Amino acid sequence: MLVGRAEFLGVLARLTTESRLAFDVETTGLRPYQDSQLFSLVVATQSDVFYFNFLPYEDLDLEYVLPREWLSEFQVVFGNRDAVYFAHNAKFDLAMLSREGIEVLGTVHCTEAMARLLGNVELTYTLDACVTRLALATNTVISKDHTVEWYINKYDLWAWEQEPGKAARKKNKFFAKVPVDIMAPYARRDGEITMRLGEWQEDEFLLQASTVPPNLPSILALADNERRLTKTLFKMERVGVAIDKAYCEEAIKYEEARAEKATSDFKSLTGQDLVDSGKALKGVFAQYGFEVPNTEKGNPSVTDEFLARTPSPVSQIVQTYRDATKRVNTYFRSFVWLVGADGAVHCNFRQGGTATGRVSCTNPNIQSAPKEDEGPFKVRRAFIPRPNFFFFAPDYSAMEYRVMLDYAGEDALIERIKAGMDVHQATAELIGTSRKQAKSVNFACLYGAGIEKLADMLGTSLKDARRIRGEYFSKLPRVQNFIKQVVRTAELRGYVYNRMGRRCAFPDPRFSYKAPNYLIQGGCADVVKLAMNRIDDFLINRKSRMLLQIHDEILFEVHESERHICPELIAIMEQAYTPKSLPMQVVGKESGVSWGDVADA
DNA sequence: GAACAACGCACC
DNA sequence: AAACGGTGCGTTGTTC
Repeated sequence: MLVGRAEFLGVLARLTTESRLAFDVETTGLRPYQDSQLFSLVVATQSDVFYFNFLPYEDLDLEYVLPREWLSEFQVVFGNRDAVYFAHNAKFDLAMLSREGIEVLGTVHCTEAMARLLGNVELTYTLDACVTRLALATNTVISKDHTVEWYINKYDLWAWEQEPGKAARKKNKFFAKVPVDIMAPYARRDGEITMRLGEWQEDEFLLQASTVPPNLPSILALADNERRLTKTLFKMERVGVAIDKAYCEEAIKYEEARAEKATSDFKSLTGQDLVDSGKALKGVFAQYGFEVPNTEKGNPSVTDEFLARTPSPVSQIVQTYRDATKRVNTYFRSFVWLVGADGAVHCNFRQGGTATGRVSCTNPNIQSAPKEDEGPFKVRRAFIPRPNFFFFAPDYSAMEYRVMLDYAGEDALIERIKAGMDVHQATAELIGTSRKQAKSVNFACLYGAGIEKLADMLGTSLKDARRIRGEYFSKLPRVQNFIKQVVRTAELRGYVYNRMGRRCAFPDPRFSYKAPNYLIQGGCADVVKLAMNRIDDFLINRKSRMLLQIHDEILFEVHESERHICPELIAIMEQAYTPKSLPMQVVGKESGVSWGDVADA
């Protein structure tokens, strides 16, 4: 059941001979860059599962409490460059191992990320859900063990965690308090099913590859890229981005004061407490003679759009309150809360986070950090380069529009853009509208908007929207054709492939209108992922490093002595895309002060 | 009291 | 059958 001290080295020697291993760590918490610590490790082979315990349980024979110093011995197990290592949400395990000085040198196969690549239509990609689907698909009996969750609930081995200044609490589960005779079989099962899941996924990729039409890129290259990306993202997360804590504290004070002033202004004006909900605000606006519209589900809806056009004395107050509380709760206070002992935040870039192939970001979600915000405390100024480094932030110009035109092969427009013209300006001149209107129609195409939404975006009547869209499609017939063909293929076949070979499934024909967007958004995501892997290679033995990815932008910390690599980074990003005729254009910005200060170099 | 739904809003 | 794609996160209100 548990690996004892006597057999420890023998088991490790056995593990080093394996070409495929699954692993999983059990930890005191879920914050690898703050206080969480590994207390056990499961390693599974095709035939065996080994549980290594480092926690001194009261009634456990010391033979089965391995000394923590022995953790370093695991480097030989994870040091095989030819082996494949399966783990579910692997970046978490990599981070916990890294804390102990263990580096996985072989191929990391994150079964969560790879599950997303194999199929994008599931609601959840937890280990539990993935294994349940495996059982169904292969008609075998295999499932996750839920005993530990059950035990934690039964014996209340958890506590609420209240983040200062916030309304909501979070549950902290104490896995280290679960008895070892409950923990070990549970963890062993996780190791076993991760192994089965990983091997099954490898088979599934081969199967999918055999069904790909010969003129399209194989899914296998994309799968390799995703596997590689797990390590690229992990290294990026581990570096983290430094936070100016004192600045955040100042910002919190400032925004709290703004929110408080809004609250008291509201009270003195209306005589009521400010409760920011549609239900509560409906009555207040009624007092001033304004009717609040309803949402689709029939509930009162007080949006910023409503507040901006409603000349009541409380409109501005609610806007200020919302802006201030959002900035302080979602951003500044989160940054301070999540900052590690190294003074940096280490985001979690979820590799299997989206249906299209993009990565998403949590804890904190820097991909939603305000960009054009006003006032004395800009959010992105909280992110600062470390001493002797400066920020370099290259981004792809109008990436999705360019890819859409390249996909469609809209040559007349492509020639103008190649000559240096702005994408939306070129569109505007072609269809005879303002740049702003052209941009809206481009947007609408990209997202599959209907005519009503387009009219909304353009601020015109349905009739005018129809006319403008008609003009757009008559001047850009290949874009229209591209959209039609992709939707049609998705409807008839149930799936489409993007240019990198990613398969996007649309089992419900009602949603086939999304297919062109998936190809473009997901295709762009795959380009950026490829670029990131190439950059990760390029940066080996250099001091500069990647810090963040914001879909079409990458934030680097470049060492002062390596300023010359900036053009090379841009070149790698541009060349990650193989155009039919319109190449990508990457523009670099930089700052030695903060992310909020990056500007054209 | 806890879980969940709904809403609003930050980004690409 | 329905027509704005993809996220994460905060609060409020409802439900069990």
